[in-house]
Parts: sequence; C-alpha cells; structure tokens
Amino acid sequence: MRWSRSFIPTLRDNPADAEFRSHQLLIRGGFVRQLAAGIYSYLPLGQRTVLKIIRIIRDEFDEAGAQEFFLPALHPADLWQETGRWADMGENMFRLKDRFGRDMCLGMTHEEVFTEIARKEVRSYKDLPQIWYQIQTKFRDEARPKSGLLRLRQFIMKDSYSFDVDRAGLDRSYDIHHQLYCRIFTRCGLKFVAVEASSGAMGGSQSEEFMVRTEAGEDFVVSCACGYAANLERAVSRLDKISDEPSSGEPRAVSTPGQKTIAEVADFLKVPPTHQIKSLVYIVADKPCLLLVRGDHQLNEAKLMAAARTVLVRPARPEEIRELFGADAGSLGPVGVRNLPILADPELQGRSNMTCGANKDDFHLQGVTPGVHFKAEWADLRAVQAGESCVQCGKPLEIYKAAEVGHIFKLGTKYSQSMGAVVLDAEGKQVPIVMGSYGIGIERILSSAVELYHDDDGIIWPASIAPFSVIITPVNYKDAVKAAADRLYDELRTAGIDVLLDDRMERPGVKFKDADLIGIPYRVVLGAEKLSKGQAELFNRATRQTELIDINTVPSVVRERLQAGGIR
RNA sequence: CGGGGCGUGGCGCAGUUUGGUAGCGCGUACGGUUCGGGACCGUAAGGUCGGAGGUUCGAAUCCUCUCGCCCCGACCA
Repeated sequence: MRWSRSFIPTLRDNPADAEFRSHQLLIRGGFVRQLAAGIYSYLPLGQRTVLKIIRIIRDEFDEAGAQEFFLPALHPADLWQETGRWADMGENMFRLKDRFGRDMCLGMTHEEVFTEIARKEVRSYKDLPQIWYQIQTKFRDEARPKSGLLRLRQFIMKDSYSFDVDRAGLDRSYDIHHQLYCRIFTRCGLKFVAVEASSGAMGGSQSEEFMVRTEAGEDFVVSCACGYAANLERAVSRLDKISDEPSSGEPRAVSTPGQKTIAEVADFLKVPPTHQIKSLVYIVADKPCLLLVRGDHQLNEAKLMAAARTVLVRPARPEEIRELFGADAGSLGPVGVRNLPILADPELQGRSNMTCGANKDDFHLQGVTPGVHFKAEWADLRAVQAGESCVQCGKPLEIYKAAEVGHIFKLGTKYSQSMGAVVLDAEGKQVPIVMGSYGIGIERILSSAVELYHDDDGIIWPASIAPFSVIITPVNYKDAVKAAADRLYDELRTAGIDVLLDDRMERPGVKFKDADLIGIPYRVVLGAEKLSKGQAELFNRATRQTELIDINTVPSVVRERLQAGGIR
C-alpha cells in the first residue's frame, strides 16, 4: 500500500477516554474507532491485523482437520429455551422480537446452533469424531464494557466444538485443541500461560484458560515458579496448620456491643481473625445458605458456584438476613442454625475454640468447635491469597492480573442430552454425543499483543500479526530517492511481502513518528546521501537498531528476517 | 445496578464558581520559506457549547429532565 492513498488516521494526542496503552495506541495509530460503548469499527490497519490473526487460526485449525462453518448470529429463542440458557443468560443476552412477535436473540456463543446441526445430521459413531469451527461475531450485553478492546459487547470469536462418541474421544479432541491453542498463541507472538479454570455457567468437567499477563486484564492468575497456574476462581494453596487451645464444653456468649467486622471483633475480644469464623449468607438458586470461611479469608463466588452447581448465587439482602437469623450481618454464626444449609470451607475443619457471631445483635460466641457445635457440608470456598504456599512445591504463590485470550471446555453431554443429539455406538446403542467447546477472542489477541509489546513511541507488533511487515520511508520522496523507493516497493511486493510505502510529502520526522506509532516491525529508510553509496538503512522497530545494507539486498535480507521470525 | 468523573470545531483542552452571545494548541485548506525525529510565517474554513424543557431583557454558564462516554464496584458462557 501507498500511504498517500491509504486511510490511516493517526492522532497526535491520546484520546481522552482511553486509559490503557493498548486502547490508546490502537486509536492513535488509526487501527480502530469507537462507535458505542464496547462496540468498535476496525479501520484498514486494524482489519489487516485482525485478518492476520484469523489467518493463523484458520491455518492451524484446517491443518488439524477441523472444518470451518459460518453460522447465523441471529437465533430463534426456542433453541436456547431447549437448553435452559434462554433464562440462564439473563441480561447478558441481546434479545429482540421479529415482526411477528417471535423472540429472537443475538448469539453469545454457538453450542445450541452447532448441536442443532449435529442432532439432525449425525447418526452414527462412524460420523465421529468431528471438529467444527467458525470465526464469527458474537454479542454480549456486558454490564460494563471496558479496557478498550478487552471487554466488548460485539466481538469476533473463533469458536469450535468437538463431537465424540465417548469420553476418551473428548479427551483427544480437547488435547488437540490444547495443542492448537498453544501453537496459535505462539505464532501470534504472545507470552501466555494455560491455567486451570472454572467452567461457570458453561457446565462441563474440565476447562483451561489461556492467559496473557497484563494489568489491563480482568482475571487473576495464581502462579508458582514450579509451573502451577490456575485462575483465582479455581486456585488452591496450602496453609500452615493453626494450633488451637482445646475448647471446653459449650460455646459461651460474650457481649460485643457495636462490634461487627472481623477486625473490630479481633480488636475487642483479642481474638485474631484466623481464630474467627466469617459467616456469610447467600441466596443460592433461590434458597438461602450460610457460608463459612476463616475470619481472614475471602469468599470466592466462582467457587461457591462450582460447589453449588449453579450460577444463580447472590449475597442475601439485609432484610432477608434479619428474617432468617433475627440478627444482622456482623453478628451471625452457624451455632444453632437449623433452617438452612451450611457450607463451610475446609480450612475450618479440625479447628476448635473459635469465635463467631451469636445470631443475636451485639453478641458473639467463643469456644466454638466446627463439627461439634455445628454440622456443615465442606467445600472449597475461599480465595487464595498471594504468598500462600503452592500445593505442588510449597513455594510462595504469586497472583497477577491477566487477560483471557482463549478458553477450552470439556462439556460432556450437557447440550447433547438436553437437545437430543444422539448417535448409535458400535453396539447399536443410542448414546448422547460427548462434546467440547473452545473459544478464542480475536480482539483480545490484538489488544493483549499491544499491551505486551509497545514503548513510549507506539506499538511494536509481533511480525506475524503486524498490518504490514515492512515500511519504506524515503526521507524525501523525490528524484533518485523516489525512484529507489518505488523500485524497492515493487520488489518487496513481488516477493510477496506486506509492504507500506510512505510516499507522503511529509517531513521525515512526521514519517518516523507515524511509523513508530503504527508499529511496523521493519523500516527501510532511504536518504539521498546513503543512497548515493548504494545503501539503505534497515531499522528494527523492536530493538531500535539500525543497520546499513546494500540497497539491492533489501528484499532478501527482509525476507530472511521475517522467515527467522516465523513469517511465511 | 450503586459510587465518581466528563460531554465546548476533526483531536486535546480553557471558559461554567460570579449569566452579556465562544477561545487556545494541534490538525485541515491555500501561499511562501524549509526538509534525517511530529518545522516556521501569513491567510482562511470549520462550533445549534450532547439533547429537551425552564428561569432571564439575555444562558456554554443557573434550574429540571434526558442521552452518551470513561473510571471504581457489582456483574462477566
């Protein structure tokens, strides 16, 4: 492309409402423009980058024998009603009615539609396994779109689905995807880690997320030098045993006027938070439930969802708590509770002589021993905290922010069962298809690459997803320099290299600044003086190193560099 | 949904407290001088001040309502 004829609207100033570097640079560099909250237009430069990413994904999926589909974005409600997700998706689903008043929605994901095809067309185990994928626009009415292109309401997703006759087949399809994802993210130049994840409302047994470490992300990864890595929603750790004074007899009530928080009670009764029981009331699938964690621990709602096998959880409202316990939050405890289930974190198991609320305002109980003074069902509920010991090696755990660029799930038969997608197996028995579901967020690759690779001057694209591989910058686009630039431009294009020729009548400084901003990996600078000696400058955007090379060798050197970086 | 911030030429901002009919920088167009890291001089175009209603002789400015965007939280297959 010739810059003079391209639409690359770069900006000198950062847009006022962009906070993260990726967001600022993608707008300043003329890659994207915002249309509405969480909805962006991809300008030519952005689109080129998106297409590069998509090409890598297609390349890998096709190579692995997966087949590309293109499914509707507009779905009839009844399909989603079959799996119950019409209700489960709640506010996050864009819903509309057609002219006849029929309920429709915009697809957030495509398990239902793909399963619909499978149940109609796939009859026999001989038709399996299948891996079907598509690259398509998804819609989610996020409560709060944010972080530029990291959390969108309309976004492009590669979603794929595996169909197998049994669990072993699913395991294989899942492993194929795991490998594919590693190859794809590596080819996109990302530094990433695969972590254990919680499957949330998707259902299913096992899932892993592919995470890129960045402050712009919204997930937390718990990781250890030994290789252990998990989403905070799923992570576990090892804690030191706490020795308790043996408790004698029944719990005793003590007056704690106005002492509500763990910290206040710790101060007032001289009982450290580790020796207190934190009592929380949640409404789980419309039923109240008492949740217990150690005083210094935090409840993780994703773990609660996993334990309760429902996504329908919320904290109880103050009036609900009052009605259930006859006391307010801050004076609650498990002792004597009969009217609702109690779920307790295992860190309370085996403890004794603890302190908790008395279910009477301004009173607490001391000398409480879990398992003796109350019975509970045990379930991991607490969030791991940085510095706790790794379960694998005992070293301290680190917690950092990350963006989820991909997620793979073993779904099992949740969808095939509810939708009646069955095949005959080798024994002639009807069995539900065993499914997997796998997603990659295209814009998330785009923005996390920028988060990962930029400097004060702009973006530093990994060559594999850069909108152009090379930019030719003639210092002055005239006379011999112009002729040389034009010739080089033709040569590079002929060599099949994506090249941008900055043929604008701009001062050199402007061209350099713009080239830095849009992040083209290699820049060939042509100036009259060097050219008269038959030389060109090859500038590496990432290292900022310039080398003088014979102008005639530019195409071969550039091609060599790109190939060394894994391009083409 | 709760809390906070912001909407003024294409972009970044001032002006709002104390009402008097809109300004700066960048960008854009034209002319000229420049030309290896966002040049300089001159000229010019471009804004119903997010929208509606109200108060007032007069509203970017005060009041009411409303729409939008950003941030924190809630939420997030």
